[in-house]
Amino acid sequence: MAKSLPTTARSLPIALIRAREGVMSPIRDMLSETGITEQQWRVLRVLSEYGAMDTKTLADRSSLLFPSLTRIAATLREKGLVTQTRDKKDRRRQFVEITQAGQKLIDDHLDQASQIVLDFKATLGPDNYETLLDLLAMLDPGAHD
Amino acid sequence: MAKSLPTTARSLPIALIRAREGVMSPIRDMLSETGITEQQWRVLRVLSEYGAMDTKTLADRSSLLFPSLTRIAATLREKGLVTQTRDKKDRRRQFVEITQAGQKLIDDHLDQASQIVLDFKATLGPDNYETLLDLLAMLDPGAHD
DNA sequence: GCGAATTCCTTAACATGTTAATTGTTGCGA
DNA sequence: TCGCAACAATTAACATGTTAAGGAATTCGC
Repeated sequence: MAKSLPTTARSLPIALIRAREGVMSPIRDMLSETGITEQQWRVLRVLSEYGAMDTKTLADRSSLLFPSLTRIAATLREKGLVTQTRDKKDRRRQFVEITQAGQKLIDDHLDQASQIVLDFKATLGPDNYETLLDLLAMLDPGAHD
Repeated sequence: MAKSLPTTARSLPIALIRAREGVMSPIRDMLSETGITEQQWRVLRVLSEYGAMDTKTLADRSSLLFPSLTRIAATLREKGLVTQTRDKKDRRRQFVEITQAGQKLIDDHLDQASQIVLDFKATLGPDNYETLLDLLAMLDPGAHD
């Protein structure tokens, strides 16, 4: 029988929000000079890692909902960081690809981003870091494989 | 020397987003029938737990930025779930208090919300659950005390 | 093949996140 | 007390999150 909620100070959703805020803060600082947002950075990272892909796959790998991705892709296209092309076999589909300018933006900030990640790993300790990722994955409904 | 970013599949920010999505999904389902959002629920929860407080403290405990809280408080006031009063000593400040209707909304869904939390605790196991909260707290810059 | 489901993507509408500028109030020092 | 720094809260502007509805293209059953 459920009796009471945990105090908000020990609430899992709130803890996730605050942890995310703590992690994203230095990353946002880094991105502020690039003129792109955290989500736009994430999309470019996925495209850089996997290469061109259709929008559905991109949305899934970027953890973005379709309506958000539609807007983000349009913004990135206007900035000249990605290109969009229709699939000729199935004209419903669209492929997104990172441009040279987009790849350069990633390359120019790779070291800085890596260092931020390393700092967090050092803060937690390597073992704790891996443990955290494993536990977070257990909460992810899309991590069945 | 930083060499490369982790793959996006093993990225801490993305893992945090996905975990949050997994946790919030059933909570949003529960809230959909109440007509209030996740953030509005969080504000009511804090007010229910601590009682009336000034906006600054409320924003801090709810993990919301001021501009968001301004809008959310206005919405909750229109719904009759909170009241706002000016501090007579310092008229810059404002106090927010939950109403009977707001408290009833919390009470009516307390069991359901508790069960959702218990389910996640069961999924992870009690020890892992506590470990996760501890690790997340280490990433929270505001958790120095 | 024809039309109803399905799929991929976009648009719309509203709430929130984020940063910066603005307003109203208080306190303080020349 | 005057002017200014500091503070609390709001507003503005833009990007994203979320849900629902819409449009275009494809697939499948009959």
